[in-house]
Amino acid sequence: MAGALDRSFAALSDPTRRAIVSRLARGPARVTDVAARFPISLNAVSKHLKVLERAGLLRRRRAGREHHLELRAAPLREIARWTSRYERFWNEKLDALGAFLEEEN
Amino acid sequence: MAGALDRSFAALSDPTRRAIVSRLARGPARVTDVAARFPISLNAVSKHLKVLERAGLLRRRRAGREHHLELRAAPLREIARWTSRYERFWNEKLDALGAFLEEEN
DNA sequence: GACATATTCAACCACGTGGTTGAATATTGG
DNA sequence: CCAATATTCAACCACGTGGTTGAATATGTC
Repeated sequence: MAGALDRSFAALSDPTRRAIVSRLARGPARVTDVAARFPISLNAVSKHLKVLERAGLLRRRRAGREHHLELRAAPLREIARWTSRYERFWNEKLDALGAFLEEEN
Repeated sequence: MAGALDRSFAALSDPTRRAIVSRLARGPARVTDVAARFPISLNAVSKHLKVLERAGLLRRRRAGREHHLELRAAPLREIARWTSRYERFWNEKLDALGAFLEEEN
């Protein structure tokens, strides 16, 4: 249960991979389509896709020689859920003292 | 603007660091206090704290020989905001079969 | 069969990380 | 002053990453 979060957070820590997620949110694409947007090699993009795939953030459907990629958002939901546990801490209402006093979990 | 998200996501990709965040949500602590919960060396914890600090996830107040650490949740808010851009993908848009199968795991 | 296209595999490099151990630096307290 | 405590710094190791280039593997097209 920890490993999945590990991989999701790590996958999203790279701006290229977040841009790939953003691209796939607009609809499925092939590897080459995704790669066209970035100034790095196709191979580098292929590696990024593998990282995203291992984190469960995209699914790959092979159709002949093309790989069709689509976003899988479930890991994002888990990240949102983990993060939301600390929502009350970012309502700006806490500096050190407030946080200490309001604590209860 | 990208770098901050990079560092936040990367910092949270390690289970020990997420546990440290969880610990600090209960109130400020010293380095030794934090380290006591983990089976790794104090030095390893010190490194984790440095990563969290660089990501802006904690603030350090030196009080004599002790460093008092407190959670800073603002980066979590930015992660939540980024992630929420894809909320619709984990509610409706997922293809029926795959979504159903992956929902409950 | 021959050629072009789509994608991965393999090897390499530089760098950061997550861990260790051992030493250094501050600060506190007798 | 001396000893203990709190923390970091330094060097090392193994490993993954983010990039490259070059070759291999499939598949589509003529």
